[in-house]
Amino acid sequence: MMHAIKGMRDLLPPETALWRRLEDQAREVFRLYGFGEIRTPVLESTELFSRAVGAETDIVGKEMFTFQDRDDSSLSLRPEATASVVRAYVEHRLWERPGLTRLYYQGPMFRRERPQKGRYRQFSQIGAEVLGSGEPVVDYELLEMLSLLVARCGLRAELRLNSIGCPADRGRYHQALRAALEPVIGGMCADCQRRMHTNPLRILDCKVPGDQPIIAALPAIEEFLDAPCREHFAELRRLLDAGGIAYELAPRLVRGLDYYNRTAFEFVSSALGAQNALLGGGRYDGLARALGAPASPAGIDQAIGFALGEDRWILAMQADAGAAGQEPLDACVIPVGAAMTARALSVARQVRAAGFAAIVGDGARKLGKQLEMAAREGARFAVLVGEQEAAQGRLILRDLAAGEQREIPAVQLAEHLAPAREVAR
RNA sequence: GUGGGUGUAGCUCAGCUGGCAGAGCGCUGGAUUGUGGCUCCAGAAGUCGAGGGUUCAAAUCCCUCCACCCACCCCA
Repeated sequence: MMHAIKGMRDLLPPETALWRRLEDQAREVFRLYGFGEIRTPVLESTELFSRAVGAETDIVGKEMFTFQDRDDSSLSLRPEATASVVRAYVEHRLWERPGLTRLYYQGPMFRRERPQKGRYRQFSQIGAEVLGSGEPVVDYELLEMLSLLVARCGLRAELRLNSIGCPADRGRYHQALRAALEPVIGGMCADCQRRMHTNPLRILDCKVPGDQPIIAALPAIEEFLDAPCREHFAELRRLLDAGGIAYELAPRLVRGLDYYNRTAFEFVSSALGAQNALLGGGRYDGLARALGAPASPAGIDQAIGFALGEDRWILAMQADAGAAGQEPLDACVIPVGAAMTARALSVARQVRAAGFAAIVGDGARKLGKQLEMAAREGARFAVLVGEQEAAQGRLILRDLAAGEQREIPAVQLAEHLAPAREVAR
């Protein structure tokens, strides 16, 4: 049998209704905060990602779907979208448009990892970026917007927040970490011994119980922030407190992409498995410059953004909100006898023209079977199109939940269906 | 890339001290003509993940492979 390839899957009803609910909510929340939509290609030059995300990162180093095009150029399916958004920002000189650049996107991303719960090779992200300002208030509004989205989707999620400083701060922090680890690294797990050389920050993320006492004693990055970074973080925290946005300081929170600096955050959910990050993001000042933006005017390459994993978000919605996603069906139009089929189809057109969702039964089947089907499909009303009533231009409208029915003039059908809408909302 | 778990009907799974392939749900039909949800009856549907081995006999024991899931890693 043909099968979807590893790590890629079909999304089916009723779950797809949940996806649409998330995407509708996200679009609405983004609209409230003045964001516009950007759609970028799924395929980009491999170089874009090695320059933006970092050639040494796992994502670029071993997780991209990369291939040689016929002209020998190297192309990759995008593993994330920030790089593309910033490329577009630079390519179209979006900073020359009035105001800050506020963009959101939605679409599939690709990483060739081993699949597990909440992690697939093709997955969907929704993200947003604010480019053109480094002010803490921008960071604040982004986080406020995200907590609104979390609330609107009925999720229980916790905001974890950190500042990872600027590159110079991290350089000093790296040195201090290495110095502190030198005497004790021999007693740590094999992964940490490897990370010591590849990416010492990741040691902070280690989950091996035996390593925890050592990790707890390591210096925190906070001590190494320079004055501007320190002040930026302090101001953001003041704004969060004033805005009533709850968060937990996460001094060990690091981000896996090279471009992040200063503000780093994620929303985690306990409803997920090991992959518990619903969304992650942070500030990435300087990335636009690295991708070719000019040096002036000042601030054009300052930016912050986030990406949320839709696949994980849906898992959390199913767990937290118990959401099943079933779309309400207003009416099932039932031809009583095959001879009534054409008339039933016409009635269904009339119902749909009035904005109600309707399906049509199979007139070849017995009335009882058709009613059974209508009930199972979750229809609010059954509309019986029978020969006797049809002759007088009338229909039978049956309320399936109440088990009551009455005969009505066919022309009044739409107004009698109105209660169906109230139930749906 | 590494480790563990699981593969039996459309779905969820039982059967695994070798002996005729099962249940629940779902699906189709019926319980007399144009009235559903409950109930009852009947039916369709499986090369038991694939290949090999042991045996009179393998879903069951052994080997190899494959797929999926979970975890590590990494990240959204």
